Amino acid sequence: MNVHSDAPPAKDEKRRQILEAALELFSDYGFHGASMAKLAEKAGVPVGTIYRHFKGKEELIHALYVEMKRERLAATLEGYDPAMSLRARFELFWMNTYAYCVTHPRKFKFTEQYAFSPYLRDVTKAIQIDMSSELARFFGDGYAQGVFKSLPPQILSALISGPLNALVTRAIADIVTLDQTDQQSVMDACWDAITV
Amino acid sequence: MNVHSDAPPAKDEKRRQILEAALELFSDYGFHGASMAKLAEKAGVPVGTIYRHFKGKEELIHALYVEMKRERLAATLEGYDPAMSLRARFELFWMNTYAYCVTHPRKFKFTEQYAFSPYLRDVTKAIQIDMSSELARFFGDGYAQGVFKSLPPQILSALISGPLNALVTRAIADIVTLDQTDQQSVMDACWDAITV
Amino acid sequence: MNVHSDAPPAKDEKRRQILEAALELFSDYGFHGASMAKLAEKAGVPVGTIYRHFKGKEELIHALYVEMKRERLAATLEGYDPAMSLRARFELFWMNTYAYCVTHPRKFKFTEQYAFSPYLRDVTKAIQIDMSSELARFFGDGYAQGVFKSLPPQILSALISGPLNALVTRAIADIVTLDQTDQQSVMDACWDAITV
Amino acid sequence: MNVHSDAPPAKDEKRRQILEAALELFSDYGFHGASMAKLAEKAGVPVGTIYRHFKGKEELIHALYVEMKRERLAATLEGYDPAMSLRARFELFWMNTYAYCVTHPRKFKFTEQYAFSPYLRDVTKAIQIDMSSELARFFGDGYAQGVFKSLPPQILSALISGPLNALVTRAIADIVTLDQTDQQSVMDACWDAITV
DNA sequence: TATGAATGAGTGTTCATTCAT
DNA sequence: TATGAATGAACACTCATTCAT
Repeated sequence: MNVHSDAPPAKDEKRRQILEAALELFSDYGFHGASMAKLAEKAGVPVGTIYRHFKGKEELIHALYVEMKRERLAATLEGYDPAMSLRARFELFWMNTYAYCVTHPRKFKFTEQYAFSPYLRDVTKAIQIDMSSELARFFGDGYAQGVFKSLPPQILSALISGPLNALVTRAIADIVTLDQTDQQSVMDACWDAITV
Repeated sequence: MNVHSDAPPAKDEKRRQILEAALELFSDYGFHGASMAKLAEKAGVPVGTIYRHFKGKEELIHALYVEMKRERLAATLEGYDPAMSLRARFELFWMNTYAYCVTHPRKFKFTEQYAFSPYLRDVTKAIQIDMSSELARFFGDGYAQGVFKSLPPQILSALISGPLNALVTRAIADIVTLDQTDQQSVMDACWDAITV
Repeated sequence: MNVHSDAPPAKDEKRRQILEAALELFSDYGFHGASMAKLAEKAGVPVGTIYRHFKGKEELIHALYVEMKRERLAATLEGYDPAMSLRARFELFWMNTYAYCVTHPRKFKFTEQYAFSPYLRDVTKAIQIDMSSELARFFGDGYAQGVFKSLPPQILSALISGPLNALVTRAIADIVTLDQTDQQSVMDACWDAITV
Repeated sequence: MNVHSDAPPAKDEKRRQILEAALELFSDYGFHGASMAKLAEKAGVPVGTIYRHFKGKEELIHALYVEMKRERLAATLEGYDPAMSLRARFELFWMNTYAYCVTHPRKFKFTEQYAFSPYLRDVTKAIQIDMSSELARFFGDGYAQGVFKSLPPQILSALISGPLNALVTRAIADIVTLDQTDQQSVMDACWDAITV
């Protein structure tokens, strides 16, 4: 236990400031549009400090991506209970994710930008490799109960996240607006897509 | 006088070379990773020549995007006949598009990169604004026949293109491979998603 | 006599258009700020045509300068009569020149810009080498009548043109405004400067 | 620890090197003729370093101009004593300035080039707006003593600096050479011009 | 003769990263 | 450990001039 705990650990605090500034600048101006100098200024730290926390720009972007993925998963699982029915879990995941993305457009935009950026080699391969145990369980139960189509989980996953991401993108860009009923309908449509 | 047309007009030929080199470099290295100098070298023209055909890098990217959209639409409509049934048209569009994207991964990647790039302002708004008359007719017929869910076409469209793009991305990245049967299944799933 | 004189000689007409456009662009944007392409566009002729009239940009600038000098001299001598008194000639030259410069600020600015530009080597040497016979006569008479200080004509000339140019520059830039009385006073002051 | 001050502070030293190289290149080749690359080479610093000291080329030129103005004023006031007679002050100012300009032709040329350059907008307005307190006092005394013509100081100033600049220009270009006697004569002529 | 597309060296400026302090 | 000035390769773009038509 830290006796002087009223002084927050400077190290992690700086790292946080840097990541926050990075999210803002990268989502608004892109990876190239945000220079390390601007980043340092926005974060309120000297440039050199960034390099003490991250090996370079690329690693910083990766680290931010990992954090975003983690946070998004946590949001997706908010209120999760293993005892919930398959359908209830589906609705929870879907609604949680949609709400999270629309509420945090910068986090969503950063992640999408990352996924499609040729900034880093072989990034796309990282898209689907990790699947949380809760989601794995969800798909496993669906197959076991004979509810899901017999397609590999990556494909079922694409049938859900595909429309969801597409619609969030359009919602953020103000091309379409989905009210509560629309969200429900789209969610139902996705359910139709993955079930027999 | 040149009776034979085997000497193509130099103007369009140069433009073609530039666009081809641009597609290759942009899809492989991104908008920032591909410099005008590298582009010129790849296209086999001096830098200055690019600026005779395009006002600048941004306009070049836009022009290439417009061409890609046009070509992809043409591919989507290959074999189209207005007399086809709703379901037949759906299958034609779906299969044509999937095949085109998987066959031309660079064209697909460029288009996706463009859509999510902060390189240009308000690009995302342009994603869905144009819809060909054939597609508009497709959705119109679907509503009229009471086959489609009563959701706006932008949403139905997202329910189709969302999974399709997601799966093409994964297929190109070798995360999943869809054989003919899988493609058929996913297409069916999309149909399930949009129909009542 | 040209029977077809109703069609103006195209050659000289184009040359005129080019020089007019050049005066406008050079005085507004400087020698470097005015590209040959913009010049051609402004003059309404193809770029290549400029090179048929002038060997290059440098020669064009020189030619324009020579023309400006010629025109300014003509303006200076407007109403000149060899029979006029020394003082009358002085006043005519002074007032004519001042009025011409203030009325044609672009012509004045171009000439000054030319004089001080390092664009061309050894240009300054050309400033004073030519003196019209009327001016030479003016100085000659002044010395002969014992009215002028015994200083070389280049120095007397500088005592007149120096203040004149300085004040025109300030007048054009709206730093000072010289009404008729002020002009008279400055002219008198210059007379005081050169006379014994 | 460096006890000796023979290691000058690197920061100001670099700035000095850059300004010195800038004076040389700008006065010899003009603002456009002197590229940042050549400037860096001449100054013995990498290009990027220039941008750490000056925001850009334009600011560098401005900074150099300000320094030249300051230095020239200091030279003009060399040996100044408020108790000196009006005439003595006039002669001090005139001779100091002439000597300074002829001794430092590059500084003179740079300043003239700056004044007439279309490189920067509204520069000419800055020519005369600042007048040192010593010069203001000089004109004030002249009016008070009834020695100067009743013309605004900007006009009297032009009657002095006009010929002076014109003659320095010609002297530098070797068109005229003013020996000590000539300088005295021209100075007297200027005095005649501004006094009643 | 008249044209304007083609040329490529050269421009001012930026930026991720390093390293002396 | 912490800093931020220094670095110089790389960038998008311009332009006077040429020359094939």
